[in-house]
Amino acid sequence: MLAFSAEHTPDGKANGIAWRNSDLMTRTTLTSHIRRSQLKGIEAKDHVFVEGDQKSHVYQVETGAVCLYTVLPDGRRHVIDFAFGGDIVNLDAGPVEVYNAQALIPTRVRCLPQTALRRLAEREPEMAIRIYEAIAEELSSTRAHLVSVARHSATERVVTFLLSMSRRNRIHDRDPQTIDLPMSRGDIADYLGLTIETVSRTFSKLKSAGLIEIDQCTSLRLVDIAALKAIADGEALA
Amino acid sequence: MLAFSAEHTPDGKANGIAWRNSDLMTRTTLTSHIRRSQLKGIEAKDHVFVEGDQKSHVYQVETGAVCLYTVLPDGRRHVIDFAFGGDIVNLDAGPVEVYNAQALIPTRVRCLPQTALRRLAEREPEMAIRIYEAIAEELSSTRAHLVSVARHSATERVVTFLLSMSRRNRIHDRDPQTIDLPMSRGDIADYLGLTIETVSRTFSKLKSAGLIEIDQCTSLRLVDIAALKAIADGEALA
DNA sequence: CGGCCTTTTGATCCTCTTCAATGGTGGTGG
DNA sequence: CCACCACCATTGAAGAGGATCAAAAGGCCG
Repeated sequence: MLAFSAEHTPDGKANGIAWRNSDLMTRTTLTSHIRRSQLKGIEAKDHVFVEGDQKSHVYQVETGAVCLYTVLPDGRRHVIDFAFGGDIVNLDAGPVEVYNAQALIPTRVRCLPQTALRRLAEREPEMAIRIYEAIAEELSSTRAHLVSVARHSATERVVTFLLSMSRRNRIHDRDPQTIDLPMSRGDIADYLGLTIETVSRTFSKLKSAGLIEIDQCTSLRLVDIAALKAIADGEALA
Repeated sequence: MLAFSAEHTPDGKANGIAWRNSDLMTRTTLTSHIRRSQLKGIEAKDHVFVEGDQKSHVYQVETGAVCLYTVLPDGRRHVIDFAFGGDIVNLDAGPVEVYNAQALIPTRVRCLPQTALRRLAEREPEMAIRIYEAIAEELSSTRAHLVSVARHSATERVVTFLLSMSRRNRIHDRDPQTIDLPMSRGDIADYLGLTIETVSRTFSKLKSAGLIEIDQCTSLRLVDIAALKAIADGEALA
């Protein structure tokens, strides 16, 4: 995925230890630099950038939610990732944007010019390594998602998605059982490689199985996380 | 994917230009450093490393072919990528191996100790940026593969795979029409998220459509690359 | 209250999987 | 040197899961 939490890995374990036997306490972070850069507000449905744009900034989502997607030659859409508060977007190499970034809800992002990031990386090797670690973490979660899409059933994919949202909550000290879904069913479908109907049906199935509760379609509760984890690992309800 | 060509992007275009306005001619390369490191021979079916190993080296395949894969909790296998001559393997962050690397045929790899790479990155910011670019390139091709698996039919996936092998040939100045397949049908299936039978059937279908020729199952010829490209883009034979 | 959009639900179809059998190839040992 | 065996690839038939087509229900805003 293109978004990740700079300070945490998805499972909360330390990452990139091979690089990190230097001073942990005074460790330079990407986030600490980005926090000082310019804040920008984006309306819901507006784009932060679109495919083909000259690449100018690296962004960190402050509040809100962003959907990263590409449109295939035949018109089908694929959602690469969702980015929420704390996630850094657009660390990829290359001179032009290769995907679109659209705010799902009113969103504020920090904008760090790429030239500034480049200077940082050249001056401080530590910083270059941070960037490397960040993108390595992205690669790792993209791979995990690929496995899920390539090998898991519709139910497993949806559950895996819900659990990843839950884990994100835990990392940010929010309730892991209450899941906020600022994206549409279509966005989720395009993220998981399914159709809207299948996503909706799967939610309904999980609901009638008593594993989740749905009040509005933009918010739900995970009732039995242990059971959901079992499903994600392919143990039932395949 | 975890493997990539350090000096070329998949489509042969320059990559990471945003970082690269410094001296192109005297540009340090990862490969130039790795070339000086120790050479190691691996028998067919032997592992270069396995999941859980303490991470020790970064490898560059000299000759041969390597299959990178993980085994899911339920026993299913997923092939992350294949690595061939020139490809660098194991640039990921983290202290332990998170996947397996198995030689498909007799293979020789260069082994650069991670500690050496770390020192390089700390001494030369240029080098850290090279590593960053390399892994960014990996992320990019993993994303492309994800799109293929999530949104493409079996035929489209197989054709996309064949075309990526063809492109690799072109980059290394070999015949783009003659495809060598050192991996088994099962490996291809686990790479594309399909079954052995579907991969085999798809090959047969492409063959009887006159688009490819198969002499042995380890080698085939792309007869009509233009038509195959059309299929990969979802224009026919879906 | 009415219209539009998103979500949900239903019925049918199709692709890929699964199960099963045959065919081919390479390696080994008689 | 050839026969046998094991493994891999191919082909066939049946079945399942998700897509597609179609329609109804729920929100949201005017």
